Amino acid sequence: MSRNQDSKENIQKAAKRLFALNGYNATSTRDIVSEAGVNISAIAYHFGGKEGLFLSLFNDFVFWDDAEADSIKDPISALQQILTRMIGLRFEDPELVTILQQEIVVHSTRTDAVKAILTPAWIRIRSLLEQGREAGYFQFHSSYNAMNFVMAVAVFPRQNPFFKGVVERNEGKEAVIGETIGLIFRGLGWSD
Amino acid sequence: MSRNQDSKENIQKAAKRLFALNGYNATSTRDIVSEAGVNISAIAYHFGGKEGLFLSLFNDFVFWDDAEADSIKDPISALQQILTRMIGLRFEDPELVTILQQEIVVHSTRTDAVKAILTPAWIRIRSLLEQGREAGYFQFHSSYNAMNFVMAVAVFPRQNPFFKGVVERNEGKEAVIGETIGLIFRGLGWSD
Amino acid sequence: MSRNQDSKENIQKAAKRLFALNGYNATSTRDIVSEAGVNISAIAYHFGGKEGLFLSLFNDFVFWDDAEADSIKDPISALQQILTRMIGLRFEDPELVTILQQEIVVHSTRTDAVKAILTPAWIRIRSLLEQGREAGYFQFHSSYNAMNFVMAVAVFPRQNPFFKGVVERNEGKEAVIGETIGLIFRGLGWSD
Amino acid sequence: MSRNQDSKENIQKAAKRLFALNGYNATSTRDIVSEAGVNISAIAYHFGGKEGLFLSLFNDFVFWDDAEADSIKDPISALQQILTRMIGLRFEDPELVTILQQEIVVHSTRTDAVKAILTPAWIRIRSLLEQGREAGYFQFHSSYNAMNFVMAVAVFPRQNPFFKGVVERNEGKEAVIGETIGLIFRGLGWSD
DNA sequence: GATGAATGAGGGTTCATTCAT
DNA sequence: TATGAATGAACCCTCATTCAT
Repeated sequence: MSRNQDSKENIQKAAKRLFALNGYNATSTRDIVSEAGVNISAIAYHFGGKEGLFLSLFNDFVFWDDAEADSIKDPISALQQILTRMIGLRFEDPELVTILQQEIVVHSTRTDAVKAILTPAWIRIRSLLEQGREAGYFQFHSSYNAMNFVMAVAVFPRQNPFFKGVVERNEGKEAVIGETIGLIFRGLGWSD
Repeated sequence: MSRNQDSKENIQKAAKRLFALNGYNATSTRDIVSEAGVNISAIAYHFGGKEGLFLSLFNDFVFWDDAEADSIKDPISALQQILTRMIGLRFEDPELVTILQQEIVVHSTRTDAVKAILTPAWIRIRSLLEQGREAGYFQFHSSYNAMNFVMAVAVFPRQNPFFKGVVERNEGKEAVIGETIGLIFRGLGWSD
Repeated sequence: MSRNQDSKENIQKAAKRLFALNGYNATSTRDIVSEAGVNISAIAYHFGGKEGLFLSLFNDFVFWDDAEADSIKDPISALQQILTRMIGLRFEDPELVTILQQEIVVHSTRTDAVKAILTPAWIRIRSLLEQGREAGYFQFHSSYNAMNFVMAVAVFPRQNPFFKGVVERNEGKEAVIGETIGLIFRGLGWSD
Repeated sequence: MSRNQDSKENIQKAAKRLFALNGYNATSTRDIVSEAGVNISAIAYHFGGKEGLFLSLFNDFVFWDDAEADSIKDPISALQQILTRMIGLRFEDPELVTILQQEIVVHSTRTDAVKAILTPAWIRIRSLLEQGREAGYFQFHSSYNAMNFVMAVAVFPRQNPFFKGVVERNEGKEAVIGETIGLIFRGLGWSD
């Protein structure tokens, strides 16, 4: 039992790292099992196949849970909360965020599954933005623009090796989240 | 007008569309030539291979030209100009922007070539941000955060089919550029 | 006896036959697997690729082992022994000898590997020739000529279909070896 | 006209060099035209194709002409003459000899053409050997062995880069021919 | 006569997956 | 449960050749 669990988790760990680094298509199942130190058939055995392994990475992952968050009625606090969660996620699970990024930017058979995970949070943000505008907290003309603006900042891949030499991170999680949310809120016209 | 020109351009057109839609790896050379209506060997003949074809898409593409832009001394105007160019590009050549996005988010053998195209603009933006802060126009603590903030908004893929049902575009190019730059500048603390 | 052993050996057997008959380049991997009755991927699986398969044909092949032969101190007997081995090889493994022939006559990426197999025996022969001359057994002026003479006779492809109609074999192994060594030794001036 | 002749000859020169070095199959028509400095279509134009180019290398080449040689009645002198021609050829046209070697050692669609060139000389040698034996000049049991012996020495590729480090040539053409024919004749039991 | 763009067959290899053990 | 040999489709690329210019 325990070795079995180890196998599964090792595979997922290797897959997450390699998918994030090289993308789904450029990562072969052999790369994964080689890094995980397990047999080639283990992927089929545990996950049914490569795509099943991919989807399993999101199994116990909840990007946003409306139910537990709906209690907060103030749109400013609610938006603050959801953005804290989204931006914070890149510090807690950066590889998973990178993988989500990849699926957003290319169309694939996995797109719908990823979309189902992300959409509730986005619907919620859009709703909060409009509530905030109606309540006079935010000023923007097009909610399309505002929505893109917020998502862009929230979703942007920070620790991407691509940016080596242009921007390097030198701050802690709380500081980054705090200032980033500040940039967004100021952009939206909110002032405390 | 030789047959050659048609072939080459048809291949590039098909490649650009398919790379943007499905990604580099998920697009086979056979998909491309099938859509372009040419023979499979034409890719090797005209571009040396699949990667050569990819790189050729950027051959006469200048993302940012420092030389012609350095004349503007005011950091606010200069930043406005470069952001206008970057955001406008998604309206003029959305597929190319999507392809750039993909290369940012996954590491590949093509990464360096793409990086060489994008980096000058980013260096320029970082410089302008710091000039703007020193001149008292912008307020931000960490230039790492500010840089990420600006790049995120400037680079975010808007017309992505992924967002169907969440945000739909309903505005013209000028309006989007105008308001987006407004959101960024307000976020940075600038007020006119 | 696993299926694997059969597959691997069938592939090697087919490869040896076809390489000897048509040459390395004119033999496609598909020809080989078709004759071996296995799947095209089996070559990559077992040998890493076509070249790996080629090299595997020499894996447990020792053309000449100095260590076990050095005991013989008499140059005449030693040369007799090594020539017996070399000429006899064409009766025991004629296809392999033909393949070696091919690699000698054309330069390729496999040349070095083949050279490493053959060179020790040649070095040994050269040394024995010179010992024999110093001891007064052999008469020749140029050791370059003598060396070529011996190698030519020892290495010449006998059962080559090319010679059908010119020379046909009608003798047993021992008779051929005996008379051929006799021709060489007489040529070198040795008389018993 | 003259440029045309140059083209043809340049192609043949390049083809001869590359065929001898890398073999027929490993030499692409593009390699040849690139080295010859002519257009890719020139091969089809002048020779009909790659194989036609190959065969053209032997067009004005006579390996052995029975007619002009039959005048010599003494089998010893006649054999001496034909061997002188054969061994001498490697000094006069070593690349062509290497190409012949290659075609002997592998079976191909060009085999028959090459065979037709070489066979007359071999038939002649076999006949001379038997005449020599009947006249009591030569001693050998099997004419198969004797034939192989002579051909091996006559045909063996000397200036082959494969042998670098084992045997290096340091003698002139006449000396090599003289001693090699001596080795052969002594081997056959002849003494002057 | 000479060019080079275009062709299509076939090359070796990689891939995720299957299945007997 | 776990293994790894075996599969066949698909990959990109190279080839000699053809043909309009």
